[in-house]
Amino acid sequence: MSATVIKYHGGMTRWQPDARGRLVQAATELYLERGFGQTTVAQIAERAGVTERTFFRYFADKREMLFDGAARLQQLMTDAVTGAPASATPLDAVGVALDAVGEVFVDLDHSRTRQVIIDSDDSLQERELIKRDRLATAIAQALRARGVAEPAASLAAQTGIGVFHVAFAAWIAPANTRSYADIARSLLADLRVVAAT
Amino acid sequence: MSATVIKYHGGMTRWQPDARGRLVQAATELYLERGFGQTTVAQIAERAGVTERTFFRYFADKREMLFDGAARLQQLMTDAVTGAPASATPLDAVGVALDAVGEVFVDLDHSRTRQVIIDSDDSLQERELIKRDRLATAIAQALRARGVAEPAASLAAQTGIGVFHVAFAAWIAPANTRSYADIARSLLADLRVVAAT
DNA sequence: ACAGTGATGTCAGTTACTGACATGACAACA
DNA sequence: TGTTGTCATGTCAGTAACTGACATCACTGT
Repeated sequence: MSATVIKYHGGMTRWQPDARGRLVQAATELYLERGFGQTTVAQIAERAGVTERTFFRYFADKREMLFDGAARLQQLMTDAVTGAPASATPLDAVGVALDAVGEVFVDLDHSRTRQVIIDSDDSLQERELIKRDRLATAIAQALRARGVAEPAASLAAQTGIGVFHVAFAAWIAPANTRSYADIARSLLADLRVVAAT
Repeated sequence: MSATVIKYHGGMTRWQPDARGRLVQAATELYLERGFGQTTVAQIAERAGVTERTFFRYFADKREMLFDGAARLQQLMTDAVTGAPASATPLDAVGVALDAVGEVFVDLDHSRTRQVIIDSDDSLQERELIKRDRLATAIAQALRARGVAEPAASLAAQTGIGVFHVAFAAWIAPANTRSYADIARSLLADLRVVAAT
């Protein structure tokens, strides 16, 4: 019901540190134990030793917690597009962006766990999709800044994000043993073939 | 507060007909007047002359009401993919599907109004995106049924939906005078060019 | 007449989320 | 050493989306 009561003695701080980290930890556990939909914010907060109100100070809503890394991903990709060689075609530049995020996708277990949770709930999929969409918009913007005209910029960005998604899914697939970067590169090649026919 | 009280006389029915239609009408008006986020379901229900509970019997949630046509769209597109000539490449088949939905996009004003509402609210954009995603999944499925292997099926479907989205956006753009079918066809051609480089 | 059906109403409850204000350990500074 | 401010958190009251259970009553068929 109420947050953990902490007794202070000399040198003790009023609250345990890293409330945010504890919330993420508690939420992940509960989502796996009982499912996202069956987990209330009150339960998460209780397990983390804070109040519900504190949860909403760290996360805009119950779903947002699972999309912490989105901003960094977007930064990496747009930087890559911007930094691609001037000679690169739009799709080449997108390919560079696809490569650039390889460093983020290293912890396969973590990515799988997270995806299991997301795939189990429609509202989480909605949130994931809007993140992807904003990403595509940002990439289109970066392409335009390189001088790519519309609709080529939007098409290349949309297409690139599509490839990104398929690549990520293939990477976390149960049987897979290839690296993300490997898969992404080969899928982009596949796409060129598909589009050429 | 409570629904319109109806006095019954000879031959009078207990409730006005077409509660669903009245709800759609009332909601659209209110969304335009005060914005989606500032409109409560209670207000919609009151204007439509029913109770809140009735609203939720017709629509799974407040957002779903704006996506009535999604099922029909999906049916049209998957049927088109399935019915495309056996000789058609995956992207050709998707092109047929893009054409097939032309009949749905005729009332430009209606589409614009609807899009204005959706664009004004993040949660509505989320819902729109998941509809698009389910559409892409269904098309990939239809392609697989034609014998298209993965990842070509997913790539063609994703790509096709990307083109669909860009085409739709171009069609409802303020300055546009071209037809949806026209735009969609030319964008698909653009895509082939972009992907070929 | 009578029983069954279907669309609606009523009501009570849960849960996500928000705004306003209180608290108290700590740090900075006088 | 005392004062003052800041910051993370707690407390509390409220709104609004949604759900389940049950009641109502015109209509329909027998």
